[in-house]
Amino acid sequence: MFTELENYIKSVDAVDQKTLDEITSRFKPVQTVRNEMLCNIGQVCNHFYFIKRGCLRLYEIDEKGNEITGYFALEESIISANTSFMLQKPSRDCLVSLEPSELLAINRKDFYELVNTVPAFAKVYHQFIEFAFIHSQMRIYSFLGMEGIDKLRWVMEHEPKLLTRISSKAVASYLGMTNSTLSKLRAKL
Amino acid sequence: MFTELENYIKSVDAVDQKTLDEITSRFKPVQTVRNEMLCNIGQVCNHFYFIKRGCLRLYEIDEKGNEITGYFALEESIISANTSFMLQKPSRDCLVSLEPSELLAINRKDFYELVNTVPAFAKVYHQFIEFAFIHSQMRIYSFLGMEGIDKLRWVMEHEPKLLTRISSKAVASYLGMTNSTLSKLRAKL
DNA sequence: CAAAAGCGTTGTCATAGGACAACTTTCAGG
DNA sequence: CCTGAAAGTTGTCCTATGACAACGCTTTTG
Repeated sequence: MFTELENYIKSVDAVDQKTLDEITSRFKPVQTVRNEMLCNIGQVCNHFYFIKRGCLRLYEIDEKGNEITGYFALEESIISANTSFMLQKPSRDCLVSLEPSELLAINRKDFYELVNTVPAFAKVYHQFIEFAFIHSQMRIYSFLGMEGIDKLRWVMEHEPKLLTRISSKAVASYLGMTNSTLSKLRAKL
Repeated sequence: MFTELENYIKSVDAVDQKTLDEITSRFKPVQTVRNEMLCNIGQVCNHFYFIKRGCLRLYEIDEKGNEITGYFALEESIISANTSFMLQKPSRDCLVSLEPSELLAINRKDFYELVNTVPAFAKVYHQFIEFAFIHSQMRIYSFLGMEGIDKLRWVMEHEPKLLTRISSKAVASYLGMTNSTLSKLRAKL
């Protein structure tokens, strides 16, 4: 049940089984279908998710109705509608599962209790957010200046899984271009 | 000497004077001139800075030689070449002071000692990085889809200080456009 | 104070990529 | 195994913006 989550935690910090149990006991299994909405725009996000199997996507819809992907998360990682979860404000993002997924969910109260009482879990969260920040900065650096073709090459090099696993439309919204442009660029390669 | 830093810490968490002293005693004053380099590309960044007065800029140079600004920091905030500081790898970023500035610097060893032993300081760091992440995501959402004129309006609304305080050239590199384009857009408003 | 370097503005020109539309392919769900 | 909706492809057209260059203004420095 919790093997993957336990391994994930152990990869961040050395912990004994008692601590692991204390952490995992707060998580509840959740099964999703394709395109299931875990947090909708306007809701306050109250859960953090660990992905055992499947794939989630966080995205926003701008004033023109275009979708912009914040990020994707695949198995062995954690995700939530972070801004809403952290600030406890109505979310501007949607969090959906792109595939039928097996998740482990922890609610916000339990989450912060663990952060404040279990150093290993604090470390997990701390590392998650450091990584998320570094990744965001990397995307800003990579995508603000680059032309489309170079963005595509960049993803092929740095996050190749996205191209095999995720719909072109969603990838295009991650790269900041339309799906027709992405399609033409793919043809060019 | 440490009034501004103490106020900054107190704004995050209630702390007694003893704790404040413990924190501030690790910081050393640093004076910079205009365009002084605090961390160059290729160096491992070993300091975090609190800005008492002045303004710092973190930027990268892409393969075409164009500058891309990661972010700016004004007074009453903290900054470093984060990715390098966190991962202890040679920096891809430059950290420079745009104006003559009064800073307080803490080295990496002291920084992490404080993070690990003084909960209030851990909270300061934690909040910094949450905010930095949220800000980065906001920029991705705002800048990936938008046209130039809307990016300009966005900064005018959300970070107006940048436009009065910082050179057009640097602002353009923050918005992901050339300075001539920014100049033309300004004329259009 | 003079010279030089850098910055901002404005113009012209070329092009990447968005908007839209028509068509084909895929695949989820019955 | 069908079928309809969604996703992907490709074409045309048009506009936003990059590249480059010329010029004037400001700031720095010797």
